[in-house]
Amino acid sequence: MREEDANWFSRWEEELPSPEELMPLSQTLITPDLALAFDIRNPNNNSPQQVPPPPTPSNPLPSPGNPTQPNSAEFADSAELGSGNGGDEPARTLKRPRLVWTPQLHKRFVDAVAHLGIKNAVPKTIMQLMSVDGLTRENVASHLQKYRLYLKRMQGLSGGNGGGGGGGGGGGLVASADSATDHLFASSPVPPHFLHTGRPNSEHYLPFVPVAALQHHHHQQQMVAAAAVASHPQLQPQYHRQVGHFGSPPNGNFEHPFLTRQSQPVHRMGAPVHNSMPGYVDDMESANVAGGRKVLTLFPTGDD
DNA sequence: AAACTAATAT
DNA sequence: GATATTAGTT
Repeated sequence: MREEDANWFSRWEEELPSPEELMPLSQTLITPDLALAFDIRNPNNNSPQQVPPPPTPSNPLPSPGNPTQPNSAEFADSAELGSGNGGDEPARTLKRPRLVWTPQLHKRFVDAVAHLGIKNAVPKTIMQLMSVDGLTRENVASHLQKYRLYLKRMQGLSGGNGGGGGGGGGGGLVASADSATDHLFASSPVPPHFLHTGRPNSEHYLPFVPVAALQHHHHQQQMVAAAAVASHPQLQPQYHRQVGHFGSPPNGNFEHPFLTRQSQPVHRMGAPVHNSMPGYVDDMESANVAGGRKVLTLFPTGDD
């Protein structure tokens, strides 16, 4: 049975739609940067909605000596409501733009939950494991709530597949209770053990230890989680901007306002994670294919 | 006090 | 409908 656990995981990547298939939808939308470019700051009037200022647009990686960069999630300027404000306030109470859970992000989420086990899968922990910069605990909490509903619903359908029965096609064991709601969720298979009908005695899943455990590989290429993620632009959380509709970018390429968290004190299982080692960060891809085989990183990010 | 979950609001 | 925000618990 253990093998299955190992297998469902590797299967994921293969079954997942290619990024190109998934991204277009969100990627096509005006990205913060583009929007910013078009959005002319009215000298007289302050636009109430501004995209979150990129924490560090041109310098994703902080200096080695500065492992912690909690500021990435903080937004400094932007909009004043009302009027007549210098506009230099720290704006601690500013509202961030709506987070859009892209398939990539969601996958990361599911992976984290899966590895933590339902028991330990609480917002804070999930958030930490995901290591996505800009992601807040409430972001995760909200998503988790919905995800749980999804799981619950699915459990209800397990056993008597009389209802929708739609998703069945295709070769995946992705039971799907299609309802449009589940579309996002369907993009990442639900780990088997999640679907256990609430049995009062089911808790033997390994609460899989996070980063630490996976790091015990003595090879040189095990790349740090954060670093690995850092080079994945598609993973970055996106925010939805309610702007009219401009044409699609000529290129479809933009910078993202957020980067995966450089390094937050991910102290958890008492396993210090030194994931702040800039230098070979962007080299992950080559490391990953070393030997023509995939190296297991924290967990499959899928978007490769 | 901090974090979780459920409920409710945008 | 998707996320955010609030509220009630632990």
